[in-house]
Amino acid sequence: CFVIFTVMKLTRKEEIVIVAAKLFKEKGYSAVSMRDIAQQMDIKAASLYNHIKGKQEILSSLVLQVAKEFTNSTQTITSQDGTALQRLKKLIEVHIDITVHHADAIAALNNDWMHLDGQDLLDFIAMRDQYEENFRSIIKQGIQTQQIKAKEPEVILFSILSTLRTLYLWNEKRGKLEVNVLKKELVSVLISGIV
Amino acid sequence: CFVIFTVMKLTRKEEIVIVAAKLFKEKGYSAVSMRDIAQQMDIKAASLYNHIKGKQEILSSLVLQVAKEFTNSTQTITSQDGTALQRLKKLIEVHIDITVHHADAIAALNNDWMHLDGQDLLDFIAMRDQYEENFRSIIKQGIQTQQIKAKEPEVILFSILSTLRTLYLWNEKRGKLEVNVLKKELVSVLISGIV
DNA sequence: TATTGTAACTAACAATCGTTAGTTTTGTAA
DNA sequence: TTACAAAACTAACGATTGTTAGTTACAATA
Repeated sequence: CFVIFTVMKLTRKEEIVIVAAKLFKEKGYSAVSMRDIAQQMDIKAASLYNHIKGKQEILSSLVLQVAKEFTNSTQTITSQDGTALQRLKKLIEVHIDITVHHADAIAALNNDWMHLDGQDLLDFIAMRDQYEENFRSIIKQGIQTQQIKAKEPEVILFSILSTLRTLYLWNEKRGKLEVNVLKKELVSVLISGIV
Repeated sequence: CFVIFTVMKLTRKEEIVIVAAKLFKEKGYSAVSMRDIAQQMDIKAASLYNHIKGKQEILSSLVLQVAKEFTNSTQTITSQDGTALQRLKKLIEVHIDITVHHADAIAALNNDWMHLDGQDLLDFIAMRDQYEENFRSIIKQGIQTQQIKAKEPEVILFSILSTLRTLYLWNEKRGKLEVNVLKKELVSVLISGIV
């Protein structure tokens, strides 16, 4: 697996979105003002509007982009071959990958999606529902083939999803724990339990 | 175990805090105005100040009360006898109990604690750290006595805590799943895994 | 009936919010 | 050097924010 490091020239808009994401993560969308974002970029608030339409556009760029990434990944995995357990493992690993690379955006996705408006909100909810449904179908398949203990599927779904969704918070404290170790450990804990 | 139902006359302040909690859960502390809270109570915003000092007091009442409950519970369990697994089970069950009874307040505790200020913020962080430390010590004990697989303790801690902390969100959808069934299932999933 | 405490009200305050208009600076290409 | 576009600026807008001051309505008590 090769990783190619390219020094991408970010557009000014992309810079704004990145800076805003970090602030949103700390205090939430509503508590961050355009002047806060501007100050963090060493410009005045009005200057932001040369690059973006408004505060809402920052949020929707942030949230919808990573939401698409999640939905696409699960969609791919769901449509691929493999046992339920293999796919569940893959699902967890992909989730960790995305989280590690977009920790700040995921904070907004988790906590500030309700401040989206109009079509953006509808799109987000549709993607979130589809994501969950894909997850659910894999678990149900696992129960049917008896790879997974016949527990309440909703409890299993909730338990795994909660852990994955909160991973962004914990990722900072991850510290020296390498990504591949994290994957292995988390897959083990979530699937095999701790006893 | 007897439960005595008493019809408590709520003070006006308590009513305000309850109403506010519900709104905070929907949109977050910063996005809810005093006028929003007042409207939900069919009074004017200024009238709220006959009963509370300010918006901050609503938040700190809400958060600190339930934070104390959590910290006290874990403190009690930690200081009691029992194997690590027995105590871990108890910990999960207590967490579910508190969540079911204070779902709205827990939303604020999870998402809006950073908007506390001054001593309230320091108190909260101290309680949260102590809570986590109690949890951690039980897991470490379990690993030492080999009741728990010798995985990264932080991964185990994170996984269980994430699930419990997000339970408030999922509790609504719990629907017909009775509390005792939920406890049993969740203890099983978190401890024994799903395979 | 007079008094008192509770809890509502109206009106307004200064501060901050997201945003717009119009202007100036800056860097690049002709 | 001139021309142009990108990106910054100043100044201000109306709306909303949390909050305060002063007043009124009402119920229970003395």
